[in-house]
Amino acid sequence: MDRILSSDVKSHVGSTVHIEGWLHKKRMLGGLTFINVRDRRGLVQVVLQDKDEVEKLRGMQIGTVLAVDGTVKDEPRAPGGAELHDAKLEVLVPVTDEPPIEIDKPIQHKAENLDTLFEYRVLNVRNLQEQKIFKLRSQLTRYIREFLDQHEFVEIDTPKFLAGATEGGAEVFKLDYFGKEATLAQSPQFYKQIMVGAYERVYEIGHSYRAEPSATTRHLTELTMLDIEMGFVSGHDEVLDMVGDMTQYALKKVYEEHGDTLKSLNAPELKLPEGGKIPRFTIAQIHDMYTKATGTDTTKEKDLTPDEERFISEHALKELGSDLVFATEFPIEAAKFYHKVDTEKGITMWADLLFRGLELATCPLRENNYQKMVEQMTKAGLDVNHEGFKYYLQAFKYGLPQHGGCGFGIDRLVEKTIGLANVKEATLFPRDINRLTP
RNA sequence: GGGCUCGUAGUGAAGAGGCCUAUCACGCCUCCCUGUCACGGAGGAGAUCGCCGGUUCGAAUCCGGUCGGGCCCGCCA
Repeated sequence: MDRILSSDVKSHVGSTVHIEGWLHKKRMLGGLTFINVRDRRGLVQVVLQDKDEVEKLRGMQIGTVLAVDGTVKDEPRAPGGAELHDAKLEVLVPVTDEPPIEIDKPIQHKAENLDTLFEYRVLNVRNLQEQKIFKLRSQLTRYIREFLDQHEFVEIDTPKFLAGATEGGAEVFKLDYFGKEATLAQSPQFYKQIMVGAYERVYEIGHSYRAEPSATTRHLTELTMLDIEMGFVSGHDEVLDMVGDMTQYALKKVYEEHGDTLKSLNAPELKLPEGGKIPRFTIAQIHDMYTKATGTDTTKEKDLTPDEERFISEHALKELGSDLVFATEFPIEAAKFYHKVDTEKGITMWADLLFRGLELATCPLRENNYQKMVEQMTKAGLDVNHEGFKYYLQAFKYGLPQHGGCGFGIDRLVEKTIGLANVKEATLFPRDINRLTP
């Protein structure tokens, strides 16, 4: 008999069906035993009355892989409105070791117990609540791809092994590459800019590696970044509008299509700005507002403090009804060599997109003039002939239009969409400063 | 890298000098139970209180060290 899935049981009332899955829960009431069998669609309740069938489950722990043949009966008292009767069990893979954690109840996500969460990740991904997180993650990235495809972006894949240090900023992992020193990419930035020279619009969803010794709720050493780059932009606004539209598209869609799931995970209600225009504040404005509101002077800072990120997000939500807000016009001192700067205004054409209090994306406009790039790199003390730079610079030498894009944290997007407290909770197998397993 | 915190059965928690021969809940084992869905009931097993040293008549509890977590800051997605 062919296997049917849990969600199809209801439509087979009266007939005998064959299901396969994991033993998820047993409830033994003496002459009557209920078991739940889990498959990729969910759970099926099976009722056992035959003592010999119940006896097959003796010593079988949660996780035992079962095949069940039974007659589907309409039953309003059963979850899903139907259940299997007169069941014949076959143990396909017996499990006799008691699992170290319980997987049929919501898994605790308290900060002090996150270590246990990840230590038993292999098992807790079988928990239905836990599974919702990573399904939502898959759906969010699908909607992002959908939007980008609609806007003629080409998905690319770029190498993660690099020759030597490149962008500067975050610390890089160094490793031995057949006797040469290599680094792990901290972002695909150079490659996506190079690819603007081919397709104008490109994106990549891939891993980036940061050797920052950061032990916070928002850092991973291996993170999933969405990197976007688009050429022939009229200016910084066009980049911000595109990133803003994409983010809103993905969020709106996930709330529309999976609102129930989000609700069951206690996700916050989604608040997007009327008319779709994400509010913008300059860094100077935010420093000013924060200093006035709190009495802590941040006006000398070149970046926002984490508390300022929370502050301006709260302001945008309360006053402007938006979960999203752009922090724009970073001071010129914060500029990196590849940023486009406005020397007259003394600003960098760089904005951060904040979502529910957290930096979600960095969205700069790039310097695209070859001579200026060489000047800015030299000024930054970089060797333009280094093999980590020379191929990158070829793209500029042979013509790149004005372009910009973003580096966008997928892990953080999932975290904040669901309302989790730590980016690691949104990551299946997180890598941080003290965790390299599972 | 700096600061602050926390380590007690498999899991989550209580105990804060003697009441501890360490308590509770879930899970596990045995038995009872025909509509459970956090099933219920009776009984049982399971912990050198992270580790090392010290103070004390007496340490899970106080002190020092050490190892392992967590949170915040810096930095960043």
